Amino acid sequence: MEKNQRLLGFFIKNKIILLYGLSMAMILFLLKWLELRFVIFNHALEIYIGAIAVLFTALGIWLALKLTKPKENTIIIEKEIYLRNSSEFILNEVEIKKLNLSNRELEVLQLMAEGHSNQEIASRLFVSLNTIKTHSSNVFEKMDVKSRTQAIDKAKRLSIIP
Amino acid sequence: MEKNQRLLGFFIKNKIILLYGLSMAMILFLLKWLELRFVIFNHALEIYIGAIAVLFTALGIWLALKLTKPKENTIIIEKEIYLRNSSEFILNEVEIKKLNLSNRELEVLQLMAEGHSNQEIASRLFVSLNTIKTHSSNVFEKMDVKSRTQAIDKAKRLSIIP
DNA sequence: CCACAATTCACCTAAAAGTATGAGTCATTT
DNA sequence: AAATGACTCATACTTTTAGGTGAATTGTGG
Repeated sequence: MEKNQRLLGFFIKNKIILLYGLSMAMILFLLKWLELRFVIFNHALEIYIGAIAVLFTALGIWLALKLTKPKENTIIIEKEIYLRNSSEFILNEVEIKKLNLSNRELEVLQLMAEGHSNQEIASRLFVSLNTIKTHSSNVFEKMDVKSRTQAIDKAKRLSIIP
Repeated sequence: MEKNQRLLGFFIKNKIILLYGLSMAMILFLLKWLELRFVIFNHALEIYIGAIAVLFTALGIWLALKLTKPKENTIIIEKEIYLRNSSEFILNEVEIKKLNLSNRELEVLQLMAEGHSNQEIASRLFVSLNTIKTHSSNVFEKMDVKSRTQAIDKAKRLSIIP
């Protein structure tokens, strides 16, 4: 059982070599037969030789292509991706809860911190200027500050904004 | 002159084919000679055929190896590079020169970009509020903008400020 | 249903920003 | 010595923004 398997493995592994030997033997046999059959045409030997040459050249090419591992020229291109260092900031949700800031108020606070005016914030959020003023006022009250600059300062210290 | 060059080019281009033909002719000649020389040893024909086979197989292998192009595998590795905020800004001095901003004006612009009011800037630079107003007006004129927010926006886009 | 929070907006005042003009000082260049 | 540019400050005025107050609307949970 084990011996058979090993034999089978040998056949599979050396398939090409066996095929090669087999074809060689066959061609020699064919030649011999031709030689015996057409013994009269002695001058035809060159043709046989030529045929042999062509055949075995083809075989050689086929062998080479089969056996040679394709050369792999591996070109490694390192593509650099530059990323903003966003991993540095962790939003302090505890402080936000403490301050009891609503989503909208937080949003306004963030945009304020980015240096936008109330008018710009209003435009960006598609609401009126007055709405933003109300929100900012509420933010100031909840944060216990008196101006946007103080609010931004405090928010940064509390890690509410980057 | 031109003809010679063309002929030379032909030889170079078909070098392999010519070599192949030449070696084939040589081997046939060798075989013929051997046939005539050792005409007695008729049974030696198989050996010649074998030699031919081996030779042309080798030739085929050589040909195949010469002719096949090596496969190229291109592997693109995306390398992520995290940048610290401090190292990612390069001051665009060319643009500053273009805008013809003075040192003081640039200083005011930078403080404006940090979200400071004119009064704050004045206090920080130990000058009067009016001076800052003059500077900022000059900045706006030189930058061809109408407000501090536009100036900050433009300055950031031009890499004058981080 | 009512209370409550969230969101929205208007009106008003005060503060800040921005414009225009003129002018003084100082250092550098011509 | 004169011209120039950078920096400073002042006055007067207009525009914009910020901030406070009151109120309407909507959705959610007790």
